Amino acid sequence: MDIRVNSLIAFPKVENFKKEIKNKKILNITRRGKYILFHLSQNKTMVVHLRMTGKLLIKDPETSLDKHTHVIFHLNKDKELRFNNIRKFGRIYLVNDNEYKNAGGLSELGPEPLAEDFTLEKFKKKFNNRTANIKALLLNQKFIAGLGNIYTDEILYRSAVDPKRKANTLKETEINKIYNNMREILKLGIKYNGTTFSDYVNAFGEKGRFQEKLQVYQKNGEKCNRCGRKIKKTKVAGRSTYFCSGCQK
DNA sequence: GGCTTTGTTTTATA
DNA sequence: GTATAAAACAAAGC
Repeated sequence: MDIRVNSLIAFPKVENFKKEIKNKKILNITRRGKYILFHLSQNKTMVVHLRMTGKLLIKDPETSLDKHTHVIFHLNKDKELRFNNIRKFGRIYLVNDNEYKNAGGLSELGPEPLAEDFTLEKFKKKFNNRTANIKALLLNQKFIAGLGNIYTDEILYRSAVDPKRKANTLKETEINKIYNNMREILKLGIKYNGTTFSDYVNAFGEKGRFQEKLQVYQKNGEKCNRCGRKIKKTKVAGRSTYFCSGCQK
């Protein structure tokens, strides 16, 4: 493999990473929250977090290198797996199977929102006495895994809930809506291959189309489809937040 | 060259 | 120890 930017290798040290991953076979690939897990032979797992602007691309070796390609894995069948990352925020870890302590926050993630056994009842229980605003909670990976800024804004818009609402003031009907919309919107996002504003593409270079379905994210100044008032942009939980003050209460 | 961007980690405080 | 909020950090693009 070629490591052109050392800072993307988070664990272990670059030289050990290179040694340990050599000649390993990719058995299968799974996901937990925003972490991608490459299950390798000899009880190793390579964990990848793309953070912002990270991409994993399958390329032919003769394809010219992008200036933001920072790590290259040489696969068999004459293919390369390239880690491309404009902002260099992504991280790659190589750990023993099921020993995720050295892989960032992976070992502390909350439940998977789309898991079959993650019922409405379980979701409701998590709200007990939580006083943080609902946007901060949904973004908190320890509370629930996998939601980022775009999807959180869309979930709260569809649920007609103000992002600044304290979690312990939400009515049961509102939590129901958040639960249903969370699952609905994540499924839609997957169906439409994600959201491409500027640079996101999948492993084969294809853009997503979910941006066509967004109701509030980056739509400040535009009319709300539900009540007609203008979508506003503000900051909640330290993140840019788009919402309709007319119908999100 | 300061501001924006998001996801995570760190720090401070209660 | 836990919950929360704010700040810090990553670095390129405009």
